[in-house]
Amino acid sequence: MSDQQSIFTCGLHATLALIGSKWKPLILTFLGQKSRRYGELKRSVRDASDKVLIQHLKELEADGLIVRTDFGEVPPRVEYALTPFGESLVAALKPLCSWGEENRTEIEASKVASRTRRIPVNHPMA
Amino acid sequence: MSDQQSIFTCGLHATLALIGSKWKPLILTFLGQKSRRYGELKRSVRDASDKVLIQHLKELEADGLIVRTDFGEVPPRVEYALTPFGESLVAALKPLCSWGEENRTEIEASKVASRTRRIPVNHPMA
DNA sequence: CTGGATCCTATAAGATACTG
DNA sequence: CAGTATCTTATAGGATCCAG
Repeated sequence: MSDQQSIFTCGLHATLALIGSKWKPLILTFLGQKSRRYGELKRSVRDASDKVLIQHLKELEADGLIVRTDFGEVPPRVEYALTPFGESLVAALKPLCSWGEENRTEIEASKVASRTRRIPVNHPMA
Repeated sequence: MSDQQSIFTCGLHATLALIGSKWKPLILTFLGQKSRRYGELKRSVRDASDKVLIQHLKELEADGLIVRTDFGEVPPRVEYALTPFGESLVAALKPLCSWGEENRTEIEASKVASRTRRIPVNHPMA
């Protein structure tokens, strides 16, 4: 009667603590295709500022989902890649990617229709 | 050469447009277990204020993921349930729930360790 | 090229009080 | 019970400028 109570209400809740930031799911998915340099990531995730992108990358690294490799070259060259842990998460993310692909048209229609509102996306804990 | 460009960079991006709000994934998952009345939902999602909870419920309904049934009784009785569309999304959400369950301990440890920071979770578009 | 440091604000979300 | 209406605030995220 001790470890039964978690700070999370369920597994999903826990997962959201790791990927519940605006660009994290996208970053992870992109890295799932292949390791990428900072610049590539920036172009892929487009719309994320340097500050936010780096901030997310650091958190992902701190959470053991990705690894940063600094080649110590000049000019600078850094590469980000998934850890096995991160890969397992990306695998779990796949269904959502597929679901989105399959229903993209529908989703897009309703979202565009309803006056292109921004999008929030906050989440529990972290 | 026209419908090839979407407002979304990928399927995941589109999905996030629907569930990228703090409590939506949780709400959907709870409804995936069974239809629930407002009060039940409120207790399940705990920590979400009435305002936010209702707001999210309305958006989910507008997006065709859930349906609201008002029994027109006194005292009021309203029930929320998943639509088939919503069910398909919940199914795609399952892997993330499982992943979170499996790694809950790890996640919790790192999250608690790093000074229990809040959690953001915004996301692209909507 | 890869970031660090600041400044700024939009807005999601929380708190409270109230109503049919 | 199931919301609505306000008010307020936290903070995630964006923009810019700078630096090794």
